[in-house]
Amino acid sequence: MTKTVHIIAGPTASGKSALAVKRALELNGAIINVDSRQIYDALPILSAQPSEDDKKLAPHYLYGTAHPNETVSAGSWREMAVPLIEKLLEEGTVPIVTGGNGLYIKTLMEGISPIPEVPPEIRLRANERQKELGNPAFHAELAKRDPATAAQYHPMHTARLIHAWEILEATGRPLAEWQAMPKAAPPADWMFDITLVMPEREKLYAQCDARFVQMLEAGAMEELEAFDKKVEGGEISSESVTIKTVGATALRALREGRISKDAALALAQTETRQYAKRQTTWFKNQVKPQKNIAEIAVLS
RNA sequence: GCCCAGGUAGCUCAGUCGGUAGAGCAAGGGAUUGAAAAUCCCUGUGUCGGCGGUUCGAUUCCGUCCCUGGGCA
Repeated sequence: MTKTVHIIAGPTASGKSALAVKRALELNGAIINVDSRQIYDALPILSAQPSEDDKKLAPHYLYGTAHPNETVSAGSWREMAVPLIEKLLEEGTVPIVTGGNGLYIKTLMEGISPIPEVPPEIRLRANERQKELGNPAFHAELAKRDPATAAQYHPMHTARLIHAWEILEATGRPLAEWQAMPKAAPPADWMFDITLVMPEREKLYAQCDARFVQMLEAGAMEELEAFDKKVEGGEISSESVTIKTVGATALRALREGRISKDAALALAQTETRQYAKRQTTWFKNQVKPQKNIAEIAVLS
């Protein structure tokens, strides 16, 4: 007997969350987050985490559950999500995986090679080395030690180069070798039912713009200021990925008086739209029919 | 009204000692096997304010008009 796992995906501000709540009520379902920022216990307003009201309507999982000093990755998210989905299926609750992280969703549906986590010290060293050398030279250095992986990446691709470097350093084996290892696939009896919420561009952008205004009204400025104080005080690590959240740069510039309120709003809205566009590109091109996908529905 | 400085890509500007022009940002397209709300790649024809003149040829020189900013009255 197959078990259906619902996925509701799409760009930011597309209306995924509302649809997920609606479906959860209809199907006796529970919502599982697939977003790399909403999973942290930080910046609930700026990261658009579900409201308390929504959380009362249906069970929500993996929202605000990770400490900002942790690093959740595609692999570690999968390790949380798979057992959770199994448990929900067993108790007869319909799992509805909802969010905008295409890579995490891919990892859930296709599995991922068993690459070890990188110790923070090594990651730090990788970052330092990259800064020291600058990209082309950093790429050249990697190419000497790990030609196969270096060949996969553009010499300017900072994030990928650092990852290849740190994996080599941490494990003594090239990243390409790890990636060639068999993927930890999802349970064979799972079938995915995918709904892509993809509003047409103009509408999506209008929603992005409107939502940032709402975030400000809801207290995003104050929220970020309190958050940044924790970073200054050392309570939250300055390496935390939550520091990089769409809109934060603009709001910090506003707080420090470097730009006007109008300029900050415009900047934050632009960042939001650009993020939404990247997500749209992913879902448009990366989500393709495969054996464990029952359906791909596209809503506008 | 007079005097300056400008009017060049959606925006901010560069440039052409006369041979029809380019950066950043924005925008569009794309990548995506573990920090992914990250990171990165590709894409630049626009009456060079209008109209005349000089010239083989003007966005570039000259005249004039319009617009914007500043100064003087």
